[in-house]
Amino acid sequence: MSIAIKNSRVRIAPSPTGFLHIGTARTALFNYLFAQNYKIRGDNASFILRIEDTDQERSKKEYEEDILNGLNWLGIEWDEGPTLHGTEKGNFGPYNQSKRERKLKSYSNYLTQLLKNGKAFACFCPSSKEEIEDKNNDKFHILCPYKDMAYNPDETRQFVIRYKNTYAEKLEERFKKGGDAFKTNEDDYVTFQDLVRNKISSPKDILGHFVIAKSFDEPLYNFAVVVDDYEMKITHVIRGEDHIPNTPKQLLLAEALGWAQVDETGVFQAPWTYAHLPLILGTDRSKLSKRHGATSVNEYKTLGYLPEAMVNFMALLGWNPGDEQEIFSKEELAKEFSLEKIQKSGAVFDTVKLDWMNGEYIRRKSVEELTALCIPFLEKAGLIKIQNAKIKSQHYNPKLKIDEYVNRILALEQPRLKKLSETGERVNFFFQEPEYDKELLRWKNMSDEDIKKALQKAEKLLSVINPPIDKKTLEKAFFDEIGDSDKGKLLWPLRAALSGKKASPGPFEIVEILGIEESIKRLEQAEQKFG
RNA sequence: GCCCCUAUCGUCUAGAGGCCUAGGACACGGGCUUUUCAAGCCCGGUACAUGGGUUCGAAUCCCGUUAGGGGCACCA
Repeated sequence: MSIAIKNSRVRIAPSPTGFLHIGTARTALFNYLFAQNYKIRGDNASFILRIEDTDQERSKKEYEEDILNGLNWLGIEWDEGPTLHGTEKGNFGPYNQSKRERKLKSYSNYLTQLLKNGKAFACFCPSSKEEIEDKNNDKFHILCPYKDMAYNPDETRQFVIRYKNTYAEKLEERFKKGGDAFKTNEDDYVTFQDLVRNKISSPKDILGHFVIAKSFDEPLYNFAVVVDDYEMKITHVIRGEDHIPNTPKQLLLAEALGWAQVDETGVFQAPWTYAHLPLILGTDRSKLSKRHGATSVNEYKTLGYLPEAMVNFMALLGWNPGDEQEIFSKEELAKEFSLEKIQKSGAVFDTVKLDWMNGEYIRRKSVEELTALCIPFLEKAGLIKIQNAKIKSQHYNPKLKIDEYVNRILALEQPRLKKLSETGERVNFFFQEPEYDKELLRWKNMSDEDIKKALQKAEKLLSVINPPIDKKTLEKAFFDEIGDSDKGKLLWPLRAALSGKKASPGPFEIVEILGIEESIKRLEQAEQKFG
């Protein structure tokens, strides 16, 4: 299938004022998948990472690094932007807004142009911080008395630069006559086409004379975005729907700069097309935030989620290919991706389903891969140590090398694991003597005497078993002894004595890994609990 | 308060006027397997917000209502 647009360029523009957020990662993923999909279909598409660090006070280098590392961990690769090594790639740099003004004078040049053309004005409103934070005070800005003052380069007083919204003046008139400064009844709308929601309209007047820069070299978000998207030749702006209210402002600025115009049907045409993604919601259906729990990609990594599961799960939040497949590789997602299949309403981030999906991915790993993934978590749990790339730990079975020992433990737990962080808790009894209350050994209503006898019987059976020590041999020996009676009477105390847990893999699998000697030792220790 | 967006099982969703007495997945309940916990297999319950149109026919199209969400910074 061929496509009309060539050299499609999309971008993700996070601000480094916090760790990589799940919402940002999902937006990045959709942009990435969009570009990958176009590449597959023959377009020379690019996915750009741009760092919006115009707010020098809140932006931090460590956050920028976290964003880069997080995207890298997820496997969301960008074609242009800052790199992990502190350099840049791509021909449209710099990719940090802070550097763009310094090197290119991007923003001050266009600011001057707007001022000259009378599309913007320097505003000397003596607003205090309190006044600015008071929403009602904004009518003061709509009615800014300084809007007709010419900009004077010698002016030393502080000023900000505002977009001159001629429609706002209609509001002024109404306000002067005693109306509400925010009540609009004009039918001048800015209307744009959205690839997800079709047409979106919003009145022009209520926007007022909004601020576009704090000074010539301190551009503000709405202005900086428009300039950057234009200079970077962005063709599709794919972002969260929380940006819908910003879009009219950006379109008005693009129009003032001569980059956008209204077509004969009244729709704004910019060099790029918009697609606003539904939001990711918390369980109470409000925008996902800290109070809902983990929101940064890094936290999910620490909890032991696999990047493949995260990508698969995030992709299905607000998008779906229309069939009944649930598990998708990154490549399959890229192949199937299309903006038309994006949902319009928000999607709750349901960690229960994420856990299931993560388990699916864990089960698909080879034992070697799983071991490699789990080692850091075993180390963190204090069960093993890594020295010179070799595993060191307490190890109970002299017949197995340590690597084999660990591999077999993880192979045993593989179907049970949902998160890698659970590994330590699940397998600790393979690395240290279990601690438990003697009541754990009781199956149904067995007496102390019954339990002791069961433990002794198990011990006896183990001590006379002939190699090979494997599940099959053990099963035969025990089942021959048990016959038709209740298996739990012998097997529950055995399993509990070996694992010290009320839930664990079966006793034969444990013996197989733990070895006969250690198993017998644990049975003896269990017997001692009964004197 | 004002502007904007949205509306199918608890959750993610399929559904582009008849194939829908609404399909799948997670979760939940039950069963098989089973010494426990998983995994696996089988079965089950639960949804088109509401009122009006349009149409021979509406989950699907239009309007209102209601509900939810987002946004209203010299943050992004």
